[in-house]
Amino acid sequence: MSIELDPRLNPKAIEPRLYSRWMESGEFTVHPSTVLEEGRDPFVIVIPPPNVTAVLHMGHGLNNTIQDVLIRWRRMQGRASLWAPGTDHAGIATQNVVERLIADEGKTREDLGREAFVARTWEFVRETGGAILDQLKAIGCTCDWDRTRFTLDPGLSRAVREVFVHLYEKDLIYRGEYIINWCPRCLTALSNEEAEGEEVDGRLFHLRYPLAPELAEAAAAALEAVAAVKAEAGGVGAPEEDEGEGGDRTAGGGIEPEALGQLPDGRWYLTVSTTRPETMLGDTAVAVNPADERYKGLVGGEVDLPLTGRRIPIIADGYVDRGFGTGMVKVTPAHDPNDFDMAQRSGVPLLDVMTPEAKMGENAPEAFQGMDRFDARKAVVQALQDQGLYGGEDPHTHSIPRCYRCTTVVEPRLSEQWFVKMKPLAEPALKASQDGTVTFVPGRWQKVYEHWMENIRDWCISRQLWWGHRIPVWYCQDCGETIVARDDPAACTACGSAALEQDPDVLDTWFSSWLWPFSIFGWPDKTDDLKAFYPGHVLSTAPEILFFWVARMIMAGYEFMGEAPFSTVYLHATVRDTEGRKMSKSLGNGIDPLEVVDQFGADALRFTVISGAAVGTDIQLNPDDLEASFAPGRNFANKVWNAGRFTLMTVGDDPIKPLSAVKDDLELSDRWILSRLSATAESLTQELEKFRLHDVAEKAYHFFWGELADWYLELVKPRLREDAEEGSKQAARTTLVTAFDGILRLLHPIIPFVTEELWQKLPWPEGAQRPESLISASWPTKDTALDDPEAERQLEAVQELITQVRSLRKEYGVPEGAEVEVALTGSPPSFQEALISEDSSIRRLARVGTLTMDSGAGEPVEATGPGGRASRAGAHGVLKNGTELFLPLEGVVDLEKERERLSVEIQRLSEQLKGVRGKLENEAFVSKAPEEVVARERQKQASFQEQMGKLQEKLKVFQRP
RNA sequence: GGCCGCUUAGCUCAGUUGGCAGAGCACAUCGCUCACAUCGAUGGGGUCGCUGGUUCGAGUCCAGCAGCGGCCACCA
Repeated sequence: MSIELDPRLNPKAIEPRLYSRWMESGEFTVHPSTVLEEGRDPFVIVIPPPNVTAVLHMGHGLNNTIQDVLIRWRRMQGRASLWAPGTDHAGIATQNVVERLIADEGKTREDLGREAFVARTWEFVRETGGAILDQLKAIGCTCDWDRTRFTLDPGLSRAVREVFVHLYEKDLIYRGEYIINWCPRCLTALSNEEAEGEEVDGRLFHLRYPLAPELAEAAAAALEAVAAVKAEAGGVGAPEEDEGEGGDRTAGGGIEPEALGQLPDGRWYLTVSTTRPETMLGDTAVAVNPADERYKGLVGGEVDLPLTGRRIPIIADGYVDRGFGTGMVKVTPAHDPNDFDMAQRSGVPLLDVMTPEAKMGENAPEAFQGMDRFDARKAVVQALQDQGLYGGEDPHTHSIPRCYRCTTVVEPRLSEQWFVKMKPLAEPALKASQDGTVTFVPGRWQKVYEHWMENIRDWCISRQLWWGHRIPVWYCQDCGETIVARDDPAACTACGSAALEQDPDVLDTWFSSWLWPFSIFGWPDKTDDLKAFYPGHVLSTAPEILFFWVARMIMAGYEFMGEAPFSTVYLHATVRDTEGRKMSKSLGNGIDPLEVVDQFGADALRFTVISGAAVGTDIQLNPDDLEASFAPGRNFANKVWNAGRFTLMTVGDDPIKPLSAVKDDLELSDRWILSRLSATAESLTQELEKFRLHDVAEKAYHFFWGELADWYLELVKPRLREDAEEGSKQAARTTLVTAFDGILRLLHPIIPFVTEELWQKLPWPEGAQRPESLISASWPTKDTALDDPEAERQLEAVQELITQVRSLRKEYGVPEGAEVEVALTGSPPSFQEALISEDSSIRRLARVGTLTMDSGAGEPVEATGPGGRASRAGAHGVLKNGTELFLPLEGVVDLEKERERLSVEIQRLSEQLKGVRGKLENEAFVSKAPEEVVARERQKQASFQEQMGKLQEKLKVFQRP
């Protein structure tokens, strides 16, 4: 025997070598002709392109393992399985990184200027970008690397332009001045999705605005109306209120704002509430609900806006909620989207009082100019307090939006931006979900997706950044014409002037990634790649980017390709730490997948994440204890390795016979494991089709460890020895190799390295040339010729018998080395067959000296006959198939010693029992101790009593004469 | 405020059409027998969140409640 393998799997020794071999084989590469000419069925996944500057984290580790499992599985099935890789230019994120870099040199991007900054960013991306794709290789990902794309590649940029112009010409892209989300740190507009809400315990401030003197009478009337409404509400509620409590409820501990009142100088004021007092400097109206009887008389009047010297009108607008606060609201159209809408309806002016950096700007009163918005907040409150116009504050929980890239609090800001009209695009994408053209795994995401689609809002696509796709719009400096063009225009289309300025903005990063499933295949050209690989099949990603990316890809797919880009959206688990917190760089609770590969191997990483994440649940890993987190995966890979080591060493180099040649020599255990293999192949295939990867891992694990390694290998050992009978030996060799080959293939998508390494070394049937060079060449399928339910039943009973005997031995203190006698009665004929055929295995694995059974016709056998059993000490049990077993203990176990041991145990237990009983009989304890404690004691008592019963039964066995 | 999910062993979770409560880890006892101590054998451990209903039978179906988590919307 020439086969030498380490007793432990050493991933470092095999993984890089195997990956190189796969690369050389070219099996990741898929040419469109395989589909278009050879007619192979394509299977396509496009990778969610990671940020070009990203570093691999566990989320990538999980998601890319999932994709690789699917890709490898389909490749084994013979599909033209294409996984298209690439990276995203990640506008804000990458620009931030480079800005930080040049900040270290003491420069800003303005110092460099646009052109130099972009050049610098390109340089950075070319040098260090895309490293993450190499990291994916370390975990075994089999992308078609020749197809690696970048969202700023010329081809993809052409697609972006085409799309922009196409949508503009269809009137689906427009430019307009609206309230958008603005990041004062990144200095750019953001889409709604990029402003992430965060719940905070904030404060609601009440501000008093003096009314114009001519409103004094109306104000007095309004105050009465307010009081009347309040009294009515109180009058209805009062009789039902419990005594004492009713009074404090409304204010929630805070100050109840006075809707109206009079200042010491006699002027009337009204009260409005806000979480952001600094914005009052930009108020241009106060609004009430038109149906609000209380304030009818005030509408049309004016208030003096404090601190500004401006007078602003009181308007009526249906948006105002009569029940919230005083029912009067300040209107700041330039800094609040709802206020903006009200201003549009009523025609009150817009007043932007902030700078892009969210400092108070030139439209703010001089005293506040240059102040940061949060300082201004304090200053405004202070100033109002000084003037007696501060109405107090209440605690108030609300959510504030933050920039998804830098977490700065986003400022709603009036700004001219480019938008995509989404409603028409959403229609087919919504229908696709409703009619099942696109399905979600887990299914509950369908509703989330549809809800978003149904309430879709226009998409702000312009960004005030330098890194990204320039907006393909030019403005003529002479005639003011706007030119939207696929190719850079040389002259104005209207006046012929060459004085054109391109729009300075770039497009949202997602404006290029939403085209990814077809732009990477050469669209807008009609390429073979597109014909062969569009639409794809599965899109696997994190739920966080369902709206950012997945939903928009589906919309773009319909608009530009006429069909959805994939049929299944797999939203994978979130990777969390042991406290359930999402792993993130900022929390410092992440795990570096490369470190895991280094310590435990890629197979261990892959198996751990796949088996750890059942569909719909999150995966928990401990960043402080990688051993605890990844040992299951490592141990399993090692187990596979060692079972392979055994197989290779015992089967040896000699060729094996084909299964057909040993058919007649197959024994029960052979037929059993082959039948189990066939069933496992079928079951795993079904689970994969349903994307239940966790179950695939678990079932494969169970078959391999619990059936093949624990049982078949043990059963087959003697038959593989030199001196074994030839027919049996050859049948065993063939079966072992067949079963091992099968399970290696089934496991290969999940743990590709160790399976490939072992598979390469497996002997092949004599006469047959090894037809395949890599394990990936075929996927095992159910083989009905191997199905053998009878063998499964029989061998399961054998397993049960062996387990029973082992258990009884242990329970009754039979020494490890001692052989026991086992007598069976009432076994069904088929089981007797099994017993005869596996007789030696049973003796060996359960240390049985003599195994006797009745003839099957009820004829009594020596030790088990009615007389025999009654007269001898022994243990007995029953199998599921009705067979009774009797295990005489006389002469095997020191009965006297066991009796003593049991007596001591019984003694100890009865002491404990006495203690519990004493407690429970103590009335003071029962009546005064907490209920749970008493319940626990009762439970203890029951459990002790049960144990006592068992022990006493056991003792009886030893007390037999 | 709306929608969704979760609650099963000490921990992480399975439990797919209702039919004897499972796995891995951890724990305990024994064992380094020539594939593997990253292993093997055996064992202990559960009022399936609470309440009620449907049913011969409920972890599973229905209603309500509680706790935790997520997404969306933002009544300033």
